[in-house]
Amino acid sequence: MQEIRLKDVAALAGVSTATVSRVIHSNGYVSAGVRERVESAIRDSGYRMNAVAQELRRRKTITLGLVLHGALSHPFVAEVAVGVEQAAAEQGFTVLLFNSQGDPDRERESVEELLKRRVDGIVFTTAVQGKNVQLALDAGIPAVEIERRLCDAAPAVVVDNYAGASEAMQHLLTLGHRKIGFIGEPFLDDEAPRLPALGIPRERFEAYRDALHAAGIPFDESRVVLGPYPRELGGWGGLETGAAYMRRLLTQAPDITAVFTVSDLVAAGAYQALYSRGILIPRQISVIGFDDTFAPYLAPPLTTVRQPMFDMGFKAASLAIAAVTDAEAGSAALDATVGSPVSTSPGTALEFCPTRLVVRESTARAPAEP
Amino acid sequence: MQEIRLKDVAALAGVSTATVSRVIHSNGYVSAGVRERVESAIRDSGYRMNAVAQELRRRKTITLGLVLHGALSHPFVAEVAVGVEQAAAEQGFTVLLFNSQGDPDRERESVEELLKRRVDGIVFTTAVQGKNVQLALDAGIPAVEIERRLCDAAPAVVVDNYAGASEAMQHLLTLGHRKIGFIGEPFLDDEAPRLPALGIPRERFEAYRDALHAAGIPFDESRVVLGPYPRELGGWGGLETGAAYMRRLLTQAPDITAVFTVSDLVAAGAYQALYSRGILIPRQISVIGFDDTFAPYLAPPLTTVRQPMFDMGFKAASLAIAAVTDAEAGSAALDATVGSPVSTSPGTALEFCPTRLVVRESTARAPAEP
DNA sequence: TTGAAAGCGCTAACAG
DNA sequence: CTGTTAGCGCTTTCAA
Repeated sequence: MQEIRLKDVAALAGVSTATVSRVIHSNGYVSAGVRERVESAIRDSGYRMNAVAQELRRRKTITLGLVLHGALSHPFVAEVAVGVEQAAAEQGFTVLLFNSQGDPDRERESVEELLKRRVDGIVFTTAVQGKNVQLALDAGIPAVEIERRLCDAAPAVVVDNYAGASEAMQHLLTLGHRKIGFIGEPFLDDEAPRLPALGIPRERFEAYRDALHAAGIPFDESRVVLGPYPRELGGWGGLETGAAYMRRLLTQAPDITAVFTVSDLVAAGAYQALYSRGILIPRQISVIGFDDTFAPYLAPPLTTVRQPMFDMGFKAASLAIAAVTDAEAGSAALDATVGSPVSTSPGTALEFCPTRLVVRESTARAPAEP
Repeated sequence: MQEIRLKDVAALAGVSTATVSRVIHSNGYVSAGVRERVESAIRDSGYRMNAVAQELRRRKTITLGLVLHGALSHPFVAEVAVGVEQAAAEQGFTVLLFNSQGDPDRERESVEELLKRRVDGIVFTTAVQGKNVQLALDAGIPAVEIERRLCDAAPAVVVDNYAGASEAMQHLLTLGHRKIGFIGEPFLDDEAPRLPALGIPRERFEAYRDALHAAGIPFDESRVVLGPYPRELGGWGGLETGAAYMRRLLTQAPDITAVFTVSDLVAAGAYQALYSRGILIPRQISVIGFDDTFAPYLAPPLTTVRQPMFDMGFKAASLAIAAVTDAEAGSAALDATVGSPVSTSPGTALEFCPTRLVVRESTARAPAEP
């Protein structure tokens, strides 16, 4: 099982390797006759280029690294990954997948490995530690973060959580709800090693508080539940929390007519609590979520604030690819015309993707006061 | 931004590249003093091995290709992918991700690209066409299929759908249900280009039919709905189908006390139909699913037959890795002792992973006859 | 115990 | 238009 090399093809066609290379990349002059011969030699021999050799020689791999924080099984991450893969594929890039499991050490090792493999760029679908992102940057590899920014020096593709949550509240308010509950996640420090970290829950909560205030509704602490996850049975954390917190809300604020949950997952938990109590959605209580991951699969289908996960992945990968492409063009230009206008650095841009309210069947007009 | 090569480290330590290579791989004799010097030279220079060059020289990449059939956003596929990545990582392999989008052409291109990149093995999370799997095999690369086998020459990691579905039926029967509905997917041809193909729905249906028969319950066609998906609004197909088929079942067989749905996704759709009719689960009707993907997130949590998705991915990757490892050991052994006992070929094994009934809250004793 | 040297398979000047 | 040639950065005999 001997590998067929370019040289073999050349011999078979009776030309030099340079010529074969030329016809493969259709670059440089090759007479029609020779091209013909080479092409059939390629076909006859079943030649398959050795990309490893090519990468070594060209000093680029046309590969993107994708570092996930572990929960590829979470629809959000998965959908982002699909977007990354799609963008990469469209530009001829392939994707090398790593999973940090939310562990900073594994994340560092992933980056190290990616750097050894000389990938052209790295996308973090929710980085765990900013310094690992910096590690890539220091090696001269463009890195892009998704969902939250941990490293100021890298561009990030995010969503305006405050705006999205505001829209959710607006929807509830417009439907006449005044007694609105909130089920949130804990606010963790940004560089904390565990998943929910984000600081994002806080933004969503603030939108809740501010929307109430703007509507002239006094803030009532008993209508809000947020705190640490109870240690749960598998899963990503959030489901059991949602159920438990919903139950608590039902006890401490039984008069609420709507709940805003911090994520679809938490909403799913809330649904379970409501279902077992025989409380009807949306007749007795309206529920609104965030993410649009589980939302379509719940009964009734959940009204939620959609994050454009695919687009976020797509955009992030595109940014990374653009960075390498620009860098090449840049150094080329540098060779050509010294003193050309300095290009603007889009390096540290914060790209906001728009959220969108998706109204389904879990929200309805507030019941009339009894 | 010049890359630091092995040669640079060697110069810095005042030794040859061979020696540096030796200390890096701790192989061959190196005096303690020299090792010391080299190690600090490596540290001081911030040397990072160029894996591409290494791969070219060693003629192996320590990389696995993972070809998905498109729906990475489907929890089943995602979970399998996590298993693959985990197994790979544990053995020092990395994973190159491709997405065929269920398109045979893209699948072929993915395999071609993977072969060019000289991956050591390929895992198909649900191959689309057997001949694409064969393509890898022909190139001498071990390939493993997951979920269904399209290529006889490759090992596959699957589940006994008939047994799993039988267990589900047994559960329902034990709970006293006699009037049991079935919501299925269409039976498509194996080499059909579209997703649900599988032939798997058929096995699950047959288990349903046979279980009824074994229990002495006459088969009633009106309690069964299966057929082509209505063309739907995004998603993977199954949700809307589940809802529509459940409604149909409610009309044509209003006396059923339980339904077996062919997947959790279809069950989710069924839940929606039931919810909007105000029919209580499991008080009025029991529902059981298959997969254990969405099951935990539904209200009430769905009783289902779990497929060990992570394990399937893990096992498949392990098989692929074992195949390359064996091949190496094999040829080494061949060099050493000609005429050694011929190793058994596990190449075409069909690995069955066990399903498991997970009882949650969607199934209960059949209501007493009125 | 260490070094010199010959490539792995491909590309890209530079000649012709 | 085509061929020659010098490597890309690393590993690995073979000698010393």
